[in-house]
Amino acid sequence: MTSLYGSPQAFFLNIEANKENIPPGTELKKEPFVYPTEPRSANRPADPDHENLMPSPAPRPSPAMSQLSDASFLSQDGATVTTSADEADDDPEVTSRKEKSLGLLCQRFLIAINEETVGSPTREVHLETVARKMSVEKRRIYDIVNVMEALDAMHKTNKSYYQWQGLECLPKLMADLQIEAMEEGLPERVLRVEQAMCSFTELASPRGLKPFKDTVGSFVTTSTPTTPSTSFEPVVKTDSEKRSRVDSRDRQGRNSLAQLCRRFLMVLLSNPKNVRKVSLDVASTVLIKDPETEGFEPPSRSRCRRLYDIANVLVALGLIKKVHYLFGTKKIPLFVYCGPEPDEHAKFDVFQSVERLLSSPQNVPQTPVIKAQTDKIVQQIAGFGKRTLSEQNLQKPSGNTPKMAKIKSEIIPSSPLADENKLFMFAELAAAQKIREDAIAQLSRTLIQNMQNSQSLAPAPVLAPVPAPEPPKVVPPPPLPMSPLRIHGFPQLPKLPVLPTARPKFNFPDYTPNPTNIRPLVSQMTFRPDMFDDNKPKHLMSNILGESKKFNNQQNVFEHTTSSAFQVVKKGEMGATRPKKIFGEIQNLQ
DNA sequence: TTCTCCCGCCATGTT
DNA sequence: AACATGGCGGGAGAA
Repeated sequence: MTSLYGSPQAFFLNIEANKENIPPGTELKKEPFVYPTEPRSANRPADPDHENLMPSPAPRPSPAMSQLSDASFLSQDGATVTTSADEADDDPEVTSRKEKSLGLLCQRFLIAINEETVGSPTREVHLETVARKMSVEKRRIYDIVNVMEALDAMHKTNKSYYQWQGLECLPKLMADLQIEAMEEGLPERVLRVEQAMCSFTELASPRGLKPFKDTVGSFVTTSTPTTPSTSFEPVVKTDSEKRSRVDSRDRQGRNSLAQLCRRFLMVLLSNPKNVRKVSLDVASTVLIKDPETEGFEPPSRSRCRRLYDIANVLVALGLIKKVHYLFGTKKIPLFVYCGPEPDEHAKFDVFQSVERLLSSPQNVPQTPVIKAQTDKIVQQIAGFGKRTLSEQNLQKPSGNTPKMAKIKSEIIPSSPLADENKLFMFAELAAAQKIREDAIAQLSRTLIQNMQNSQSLAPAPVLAPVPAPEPPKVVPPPPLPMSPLRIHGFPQLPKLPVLPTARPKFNFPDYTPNPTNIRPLVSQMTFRPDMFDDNKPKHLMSNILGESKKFNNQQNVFEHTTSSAFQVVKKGEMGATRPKKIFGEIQNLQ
């Protein structure tokens, strides 16, 4: 083949899409990718504008016509797989945006990468080849590559060349990120943001405007101490890197997609198993804003766009799940971690994860085209997954590699959503978490300190799998009410018993929410200052809805009351009847 | 109307 | 200078 572009297959290239990034004469260091002889769907007439694979013409008159939401891609053996048969009855005029989604692209990216690296000892891939193979512009690939880099799945080796390392070691990365989160005091920060989130009348005070006077937010923010240990800057090797000049395009900083992705996972991993959930508001505030200087109000949605990109890729990999938390009439987006359990030695099979994701009835795509695509993806990765797994075992027969049976049992994460329909309350969870995590964080600091001090004496690996120790005989703490907001002038409430679990490493005890003690998060409520009187007992956050409690200073007990210091703000008129919905219900509304 | 997020411009880094 | 990378936000589709 003298010239790929001069070949009869050149029509396969989306010239418009690649004209900027794939100039004629691009030198391929690897074997040039040979396109299949007939990529076009057999029963689809040639379209001179969208020559390849376009299942349905894009309705948008995009001049660049860069995105080919092709429903056809290459199978494992290089043969073209089209979905045209499945979509023959689909209206070709209708192209859903979801058909071009980053998530779907990500899954196809996995397939393309797998095909590219199979049999390649270096596992090196050429981005342009992959982009062409997927018939998407290279720019779109970068978004996925960035996330993959953040997951240590690939790294750059040369211009346009990346080495695919796979996601087998994802559990270890998660363990590392969890440690990093602990060291950074991220759980504390998440907690503080969650607390503050409860303080703004989001609905009553539109974004960009000042919050209402009677929100508790100001109390919380002004009373929140700033400690060096919780400074917002990531601890990740910023020292060694030159402080980039005053540049809004903070390429290596916290706004980069890769950094944001890792930190997003860190936020999720800041929670104990089974409660690794975070709302979009909380995540974006923790990740995008500096709570120490920018306050706790969620950033504008425009600043959250990267988070959407990351989430879409992570969802596509089956690492997180997006659900909605229903509060009144408002749906709060909630990201739930459902990736592999952090573990230094476990292995992860991303194909199985994706396959499992796509096989789930609740994830059945909405349009026939998407369904056809995902069916093909499932079909393909079913083979890849098995092959990949067996290849992993063949290629990495090290002593550390767990046996096959063990891998299989570990790679399928158990769904943390078994009780996703139960009521729960962020704030109360956070309060419970905080107590646990304070203890754990303290413990981890001590452990790390000890390990650093006696590194030479202790050859044992840092996070060797620890057999679940007999839990110490500790009376479990009672259901925890939310910590009261810290309001200037109010004395601290007596501390609730701290969970003194000396659990090694970061094996969080499972937390099973008790529906009877749990209330939903309220991100839209007003504070009733009149209820906060020095002479009156203080209220708890659990007063927000339903059962009310307040703490009686004199008797050091919680008392039931009917008055609440907080009032839910409804959209529209205050006092209007809200449709009967269950507060705090988690819905998979997508 | 608000939420999502595709899309491509263009700044900056690299060759 | 040309190309590679990726931050960023406009604006359109979806809810």
